[in-house]
Amino acid sequence: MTDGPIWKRPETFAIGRPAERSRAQITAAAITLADAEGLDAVTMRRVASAMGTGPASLYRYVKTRDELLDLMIDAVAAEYRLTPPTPNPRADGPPEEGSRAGESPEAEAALGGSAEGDWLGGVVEVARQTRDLMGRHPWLTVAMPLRPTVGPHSLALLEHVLATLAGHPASGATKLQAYAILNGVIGLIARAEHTGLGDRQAELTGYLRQVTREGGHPHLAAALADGRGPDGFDDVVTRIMTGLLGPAA
Amino acid sequence: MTDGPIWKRPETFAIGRPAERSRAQITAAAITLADAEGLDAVTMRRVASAMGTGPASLYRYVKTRDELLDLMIDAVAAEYRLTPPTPNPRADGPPEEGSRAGESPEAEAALGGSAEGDWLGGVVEVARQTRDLMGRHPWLTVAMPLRPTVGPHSLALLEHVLATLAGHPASGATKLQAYAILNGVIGLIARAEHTGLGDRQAELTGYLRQVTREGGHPHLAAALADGRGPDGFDDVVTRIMTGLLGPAA
DNA sequence: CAGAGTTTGCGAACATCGTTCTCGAACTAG
DNA sequence: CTAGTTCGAGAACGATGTTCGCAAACTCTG
Repeated sequence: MTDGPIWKRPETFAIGRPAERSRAQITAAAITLADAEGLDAVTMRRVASAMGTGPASLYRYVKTRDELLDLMIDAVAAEYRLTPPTPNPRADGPPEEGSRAGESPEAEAALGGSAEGDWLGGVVEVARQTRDLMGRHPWLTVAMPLRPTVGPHSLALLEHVLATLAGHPASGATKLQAYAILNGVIGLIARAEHTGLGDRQAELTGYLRQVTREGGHPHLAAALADGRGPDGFDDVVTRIMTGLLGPAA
Repeated sequence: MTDGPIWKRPETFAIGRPAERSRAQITAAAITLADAEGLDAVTMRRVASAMGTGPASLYRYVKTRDELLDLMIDAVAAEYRLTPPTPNPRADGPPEEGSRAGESPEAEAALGGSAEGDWLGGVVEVARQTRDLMGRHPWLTVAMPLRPTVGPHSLALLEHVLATLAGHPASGATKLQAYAILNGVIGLIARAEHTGLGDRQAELTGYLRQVTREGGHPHLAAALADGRGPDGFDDVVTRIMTGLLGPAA
């Protein structure tokens, strides 16, 4: 029935008619389409015709359109440039797989100091790359939030982040949670940056302006009239992560 | 051409044939459908047939399906129970609309103290209600992230939150940003809670288990083997908000 | 070389979807 | 009553994701 996720499904077979295309080719075509015309343009028919075939052919490589989106997300995740995290006095190398990790460190993980391996700096660097990636592939902000990303490149990235956080005393679940939240927030910020002055943005701000003029929302009016801008990207990332992984509030 | 957002479009006309249905009825039918069978079940045809008519009739009340989703989101936003925020030594009532708001307070907004109006407590209360709302209407976690919510009930909620934050020295843009991020994070957490043991969750964790057994992801394996659970909802909300609106890091 | 077994290619078709067209019906204003 | 306007809704259009079925291409076995 269900032969599991696409990641543990063999792409080629030793016998039978050899495939004329590959997952990578289809994925690349879909990414090109999405980069140029948005995620809605990634139609089975359009991807197929971009490769010179009919829609049905794609289903030999992918079981569903959602799987194609998974492939796309993981393919662009290969663009990360991950430098090994700064080694760390204790808890540096991979912990022995069987034993409980991080038994003792308590006073570890102060704010954003320079000691304890500088996990914050490593996370901020990854966050910047994520934002840049979403700038190159705006459809990511639409495709990612509804989909758990567990492809090989995504897992390599996750492993890198966890390595960066290796010296941190928080629980594994907390770290995974913090990373998921961080990615969600970056998606929010990136999408907000991209929709600047879109066709729908203008009439929306105009409507908001009208609402505030009618009264009844004084605090909203004051917030919109405030000349001071929002916090910068690095600030937001830093505050999110120190909030989530900093000392108990 | 474009007659603006649905919120400033008259629902009824003084002349012409009177409408047999109302936006509220259609919205209610759509919400019932979404609560029972998910957002994908909210089809123009199914909503229409739930009201005993054809699909074309809905377009007298709504210009597009997305507008119907906007109506749905704002309709359930009416379920919030907003108690007026605790008054506050200074910066209590609505600021005079023309003047710059919050000129002087500097040392305000410490961590989660009891003074300065307890903005954190108010925000946590709203966050709890949002989570409960998403529990009652799981489709919200899918419908909200890709859609700016500016209906009347959503704006009332936003006004309430900004009133709660009235005494806080941060800029209006920062407060709006923090609220948007908070909602996004709540959506993430709620969706994670809902997808517990879905049809797709089992095979995904199984796949992850296999990956960790293969080696190559020692930190991920350690994180998954960590018996300690993630932070609770109130903790996450508190940490997010104190991180975003607390003193500079 | 011949057949069996297996996989791929893909035209055709199906079920749905959102949306538009169109025109008769129902109502108000003058 | 007439003119003007809005509503109802059947029919249809175009597009979508996906499935079916069969011919073609290949490996393996003998």
